[in-house]
Amino acid sequence: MEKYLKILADGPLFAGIAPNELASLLGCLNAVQKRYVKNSHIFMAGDKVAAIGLMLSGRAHILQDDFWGNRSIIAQLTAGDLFAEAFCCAGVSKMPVSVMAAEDADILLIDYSKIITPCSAVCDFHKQLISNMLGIVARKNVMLTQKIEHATRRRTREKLLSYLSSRALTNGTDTFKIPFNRQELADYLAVERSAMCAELSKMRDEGLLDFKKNSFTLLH
Amino acid sequence: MEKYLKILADGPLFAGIAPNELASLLGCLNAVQKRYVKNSHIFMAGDKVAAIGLMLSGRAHILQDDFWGNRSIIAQLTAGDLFAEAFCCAGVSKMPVSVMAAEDADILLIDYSKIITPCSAVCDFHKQLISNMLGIVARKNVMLTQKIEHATRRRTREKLLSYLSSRALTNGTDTFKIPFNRQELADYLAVERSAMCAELSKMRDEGLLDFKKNSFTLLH
DNA sequence: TATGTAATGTTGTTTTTACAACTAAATAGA
DNA sequence: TCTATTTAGTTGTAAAAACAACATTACATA
Repeated sequence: MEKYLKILADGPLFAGIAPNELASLLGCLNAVQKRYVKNSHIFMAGDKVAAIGLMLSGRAHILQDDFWGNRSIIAQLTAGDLFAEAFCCAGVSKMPVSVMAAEDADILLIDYSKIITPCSAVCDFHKQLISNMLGIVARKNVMLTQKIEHATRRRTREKLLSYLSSRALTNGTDTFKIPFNRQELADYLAVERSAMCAELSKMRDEGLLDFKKNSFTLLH
Repeated sequence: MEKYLKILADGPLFAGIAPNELASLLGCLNAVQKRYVKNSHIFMAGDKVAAIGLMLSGRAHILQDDFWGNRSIIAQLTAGDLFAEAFCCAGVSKMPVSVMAAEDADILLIDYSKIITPCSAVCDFHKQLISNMLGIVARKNVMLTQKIEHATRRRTREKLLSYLSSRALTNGTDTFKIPFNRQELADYLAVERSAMCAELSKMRDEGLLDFKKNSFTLLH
C-alpha cells in the first residue's frame, strides 16, 4: 500500500489531507486493496455497488453491453482514476456498466457508507473527504452539462461556435487555447474531423474567427 | 415561510428529515427567503455563487449569453426546483449562466458553507442533508452521462437503439414504456422528430422492434 | 357520433454530414 | 538535415439529416 500513497495524496479525493494522516484515514475508512488479474470483473453490470473504486496500478475498462449483446468500451481507467463513485452516491440498484481489468491491476475499494458516515469527532478528515467527494461529482456534473450543451447542437457549425464561445467566455479573452487537437475536438463534439476542419476554414473565410493550431481567436 | 414547508419536505434535498424538524434545520442553515420581481437577476453570469437556490414559487429561467451576445434559455425552473447546486459544490469561480425571475418568485437561498459544515453534534439532520446533496448531484451525473451516451451517437438510428436498449436493460423487460412523446424524445436525442419517426418505422419494417405510442418492444 | 385538436407518421426536396482519398504542414527522431 | 510520422486541411461523392408540407390516427368533448 505504501508505494501507492503518493497516487492517493495527488488525487482529488484526498486533497487537503496531509499525506502522513492518510494511512490512518484509510484505516478509519476500512479501505481494502485488491488485486485483479487481467479480464476479471471488478464490478458487474446488474450489481448493486456499495463501494467506490480507485485505480492504483494497471488498466481497466468500463464496458457496456446493449440489448443485443454488443459490447462497447465506454472509457479506460488508469492509475489515479476514480470509478463507480456516481452510481454509488446515486444509490443506483443496478450498475448499467461493467468494470473489467484490461491488465493486472491493483484497486482500492472504499465502502460508500464509511465515506458518508463520519466515524467519530476525532476523525476530522472525514469532513474534508465528504467535501472532496461532493466536489468531484459536482465538477463532473458541470463538465457533462457543458458537453451536452455543445454536442446536442444540430449542426457542426453550431457545435463549434457553442464550444468556442464558451471557451472565450470562461477564459475572458478573445484569443485562447483549447486542450484538444482536431481529432479530439471532433470526438468531443460528436462530428467528423474532416467536416469540422472544413467548417472551421469556412468560418475563417467568413471572418467569424481565426485560428492557428489549437489557438483560436473569435472576432466581433 | 410556513406555507412553503411542504415543498421542501417533498423535495429530495430534505428527504428523510421529519417535517417538524425542518424549521429548526433551516435556522441552523441560516437559510434566507428572498422575493425577486419579474426580470430581476437571482444569479448573474460571472459571479461566484456561494449559495444554492430553491424555487418556492414563481418561475425562473437559466440564461446563457454567448460571445456575440446571443441569449438563450437553457432551462425553466418552477416551485421545488433546485439550482446552482452543481456550480456551488464544484466551487466554480464564475457562473457561466445567469438565473433570472421569469415572473415574481420566492426563492430560498442556502449557504453552501453551512451545508458542508456540520454545525454541532446536536444537529443530526446535517448528515442526512449532506447525503441528500451528494445523492442529488450524483443522480444528475448519472442522467447526464446516459444522455451523452445516446445523444453523441452519430446517426439517428444509433441514438434510438442506444436509448431504447438502455431502457430495456434497466427495465429488465423487452417491452417497456418511455417517459417521452415523440417530440420530447427527438429533443432528448437531438434529432428531427419527423426523421426520427421515419427511422422508427424503418426499424419496425426490418423487424428490429415494435412500438405503439410510447410502448416499445425490442425484438431479438 | 361528429368535430376539433394534438400527436404521430409519411414523403419529397434541400442542405449538411460522413466517408474516403489525398495534399500540406508540423514535429520528432535518427 | 533528412526522413518518418503525426496532425491539419481540402475535395468529391455518397449517405444521412433537416426541413417543409401534408396524411393519418388518437383523443377529448360537444
